[in-house]
Amino acid sequence: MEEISEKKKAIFESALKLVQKCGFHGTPMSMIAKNANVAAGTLYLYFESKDELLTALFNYNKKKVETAVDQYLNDETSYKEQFFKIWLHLYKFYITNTEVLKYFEQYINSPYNVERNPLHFRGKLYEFLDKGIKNNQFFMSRTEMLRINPKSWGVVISSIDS
Amino acid sequence: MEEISEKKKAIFESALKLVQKCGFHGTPMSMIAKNANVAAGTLYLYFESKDELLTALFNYNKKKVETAVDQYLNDETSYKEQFFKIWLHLYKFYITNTEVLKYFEQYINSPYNVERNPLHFRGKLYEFLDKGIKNNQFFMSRTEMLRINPKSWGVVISSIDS
DNA sequence: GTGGAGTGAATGAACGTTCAGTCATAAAGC
DNA sequence: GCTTTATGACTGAACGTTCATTCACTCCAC
Repeated sequence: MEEISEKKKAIFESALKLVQKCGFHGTPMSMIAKNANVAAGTLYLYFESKDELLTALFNYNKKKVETAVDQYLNDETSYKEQFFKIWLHLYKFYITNTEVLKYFEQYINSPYNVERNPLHFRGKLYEFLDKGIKNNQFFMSRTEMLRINPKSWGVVISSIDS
Repeated sequence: MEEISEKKKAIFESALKLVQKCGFHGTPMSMIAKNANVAAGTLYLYFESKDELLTALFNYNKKKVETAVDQYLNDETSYKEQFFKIWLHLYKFYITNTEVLKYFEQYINSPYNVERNPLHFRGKLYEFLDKGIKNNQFFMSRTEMLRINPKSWGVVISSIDS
């Protein structure tokens, strides 16, 4: 995780809290600024535009999640064990950072999300799931469902276990 | 399903298509009007405000889904059989009406959604799932996951089957 | 001719963005 | 050490645009 200035962090925190509550359209830049104790103009020293701010906030938190999870991806333990560990930590992360998950859901279903991809459609986690699917680790007909929503994983776990 | 005027239907169709593509903020009333071949003012003969239009559109489509599914809820067949049938028809509905599902996802994660409830948290379908949970029809630890997303149901089905 | 449906230009508020100006601190000159 | 000059982060009022909403008007069925 690259280090970011305190001010930028304050802006991120302010935006996360507000957008999660009021939505993208419902949170003017002036409000983000006020809540972060900076002037409106300051936002534009750190970000090119509102769009860029909101996209940066998404990527910032996405990276946070990824680093919280990627450490459990290794070939030293069984696939099943890795799967459980990752799910557990993803679950924990989202439970303790509900505002992050809420922001993700807002962002993903908004026009800001240009890629139009679900949350974990890139990176190591994606590769891990993909490998599992190819190696028949999952017993289900429509494996693409795995990548829909971390919340669904609980169901998958029962499936694997039975 | 109560009958609605052709004009209202045209407005709904226009809004559905545009919002799904451009998002709530990205679709001005003027655009909805133009796309429906009516004047901007006409929208206000049928709806009180933009908010009301978008909420009405949500409820309109929700009712559509519900009537498409509720007919399969009856006590004449086994729980399992009902579950399969409902899932199949929900799935079919969303596959043939992708823009409806996309609109739902946008709406549910927007500040317009005052109830802050997932999609099928009310009505007969909810009661059906609730009954199944209480009667131990599902073998999983976190049954509330059932109500998250119709797409996840495929996973649940494998779970029931195994 | 009256009533009601429909129109679309006009209105005004909200908001993203800009930029001239402030101020604290650092560097340079004496 | 003290004064002057330069720097650039930061500010917030002002600007221009975008849009939801309105309303004076037209059109048409009866």
